[in-house]
Amino acid sequence: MTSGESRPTTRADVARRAGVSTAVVSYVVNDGPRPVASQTRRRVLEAIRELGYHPNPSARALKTGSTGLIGVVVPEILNAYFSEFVDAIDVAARRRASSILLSITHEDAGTEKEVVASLVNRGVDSLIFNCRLVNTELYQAGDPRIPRVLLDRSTPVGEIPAFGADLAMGARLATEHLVGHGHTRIGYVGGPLPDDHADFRRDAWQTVLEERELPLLSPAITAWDRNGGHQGAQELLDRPEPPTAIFAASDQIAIGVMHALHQRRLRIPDDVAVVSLDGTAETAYSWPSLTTVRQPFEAMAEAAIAALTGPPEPGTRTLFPMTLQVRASCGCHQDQESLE
Amino acid sequence: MTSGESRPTTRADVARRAGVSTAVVSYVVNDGPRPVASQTRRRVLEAIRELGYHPNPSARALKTGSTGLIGVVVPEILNAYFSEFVDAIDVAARRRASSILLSITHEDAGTEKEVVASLVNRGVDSLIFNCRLVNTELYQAGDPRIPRVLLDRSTPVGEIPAFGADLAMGARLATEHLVGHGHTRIGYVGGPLPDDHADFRRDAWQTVLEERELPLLSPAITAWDRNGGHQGAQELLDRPEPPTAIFAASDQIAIGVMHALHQRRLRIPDDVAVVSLDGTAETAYSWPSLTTVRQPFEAMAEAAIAALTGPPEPGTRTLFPMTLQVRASCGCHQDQESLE
DNA sequence: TTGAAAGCGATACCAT
DNA sequence: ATGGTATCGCTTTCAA
Repeated sequence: MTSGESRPTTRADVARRAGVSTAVVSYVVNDGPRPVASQTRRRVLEAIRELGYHPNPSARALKTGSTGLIGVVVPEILNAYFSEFVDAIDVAARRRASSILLSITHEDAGTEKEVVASLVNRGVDSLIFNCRLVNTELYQAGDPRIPRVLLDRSTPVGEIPAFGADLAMGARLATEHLVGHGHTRIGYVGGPLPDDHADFRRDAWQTVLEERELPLLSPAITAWDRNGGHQGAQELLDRPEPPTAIFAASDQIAIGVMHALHQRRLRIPDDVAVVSLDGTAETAYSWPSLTTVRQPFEAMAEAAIAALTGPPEPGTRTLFPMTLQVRASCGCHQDQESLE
Repeated sequence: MTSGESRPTTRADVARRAGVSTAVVSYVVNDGPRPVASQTRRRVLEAIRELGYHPNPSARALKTGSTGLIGVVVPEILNAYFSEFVDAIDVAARRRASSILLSITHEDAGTEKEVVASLVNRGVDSLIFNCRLVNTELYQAGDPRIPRVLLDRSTPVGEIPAFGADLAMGARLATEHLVGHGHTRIGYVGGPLPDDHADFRRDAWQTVLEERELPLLSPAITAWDRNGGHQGAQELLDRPEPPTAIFAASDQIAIGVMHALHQRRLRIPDDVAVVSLDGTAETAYSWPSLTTVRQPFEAMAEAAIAALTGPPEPGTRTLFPMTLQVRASCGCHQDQESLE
């Protein structure tokens, strides 16, 4: 109001206006570290309001050495699975007065390198890798003092602690649930994993079948998306002895699987039952609504962020239990009015 | 390697190591504004590498007066509709070497206030409001010099330019497509809008029915989510003369509508056809795949960001054309193998 | 082509 | 309780 449109207001303007020193302005703004007479404080506050003063965040960050920024790297955001994590991270971050600097790699090596570098160059206080990096050196990018964690991973990369869902447990829950429904031919549709990574989902599915002495159908490995699920189901159904139940390794895959089933006029769950892993929101409104094993997104994000601020725990692995969410696609009940 | 673990490396360390002044280091790092002898440059570059030097972004931002941060405010990220925008914004921002500071309001007044303030206090260069703020004063938060735009809005708020899809056009395309299929009883399911906002979607739907002299069914206004669509469809179907086609005002609503239809064992599109608005990715794999009118997310985000960096155009409104994406739910064809 | 040095805006110690 | 001031790391003008 009072000031012109030229130069941003600084604390010096405020100090002059309130007739105090810049130090006092700082004490008022930050509520310390020295006390200020309530009368003086009032004057300063008023000057701040009148001048429309906003502390310069860069100057503050330079002085304090902390930006309050958390870099978050995800492969994609159009996949509801990662949206769930981002949402949970956002909540946990806000609770700590931090903001999230979001980066999407699009699973492209070039983009990946670019965004990680940019995060570091923007001075993030910490990093959350909610992704699998193609160039593994990038996990260590920037100042080694920047704390970092892996989210949605069960194996640490070097010193970087990992926070992941207990996928083996989840896959077991899903498969056993299908067994409980009396199925004997239970297929698996999932995406590929790097050679050096154990596939907990597939292994657990296989283990359950072996324990129950059920036929071990060769798994359909396609891609980690809806289309992958679609392809995978086709492959399974084209076999001489198709499965009567399918365990889909992710919700997106399950959506694709069900689409393929519908196209062939197969009834779900009567002809083929489906259970998936992840527990994203969209599964409640698929047709039929999907029985899925849910990851505790909130708890995982919270723990990851807590680890970032707490004392470092190099190379740690934290596994989170998964919970079966029973709906209609497994055959437990008809799709009812009440969802969720 | 050489240095201890104590203090971050600064340009002074690099200068000392390379036997040059700090100015030269700066010239090398920024490729200007003064030329540097290639030999000297090499020495500096080497010192940088050896010391593992990273310029302090806060200091740089303080000096240059720009953080390279774009604040993005969305109501929620679990809704694929907003993920589409965030994804498009991310691409456009990276093209300009900017990073996005993501904030989610959860449509809560308190959170909304908190996140907008935090964005401003973090020194964003510009703001994208991809949301409707409860507290409209917040649109003006912070330094008035921070450029800002409205994305997904067709009406400017004060000086803030708006970039939105031509919803009237979209709704018209959808409704007329249903009319083209021979439907005469076409219902509408949508969410509520603030009293002072025109509902372009509903108005256009109504206009088309009037033009064709078709019966005007009372619209079902519920909530802007899957459950809202579910409820809305129930309401429509419970009437003495239910519609044979439904225009859903958003993809999420359409998903809910179709779920309700399935529950009543109504065939889509044979018994009731459905067309929706938005064109998010999940519609391709719903059952049946959804015919929808798509917003050009990429173009909208690109234009919004361009407006942020270009000369200000106060109070401008930019409307983007929508395109019909024909799939199976309207009755055009059976759900085929090939999905978009 | 290179160096010295004056800020950018805020913090907080050391005086008073 | 308050004021003066060195400092954070970098950019860039001005001089050499």
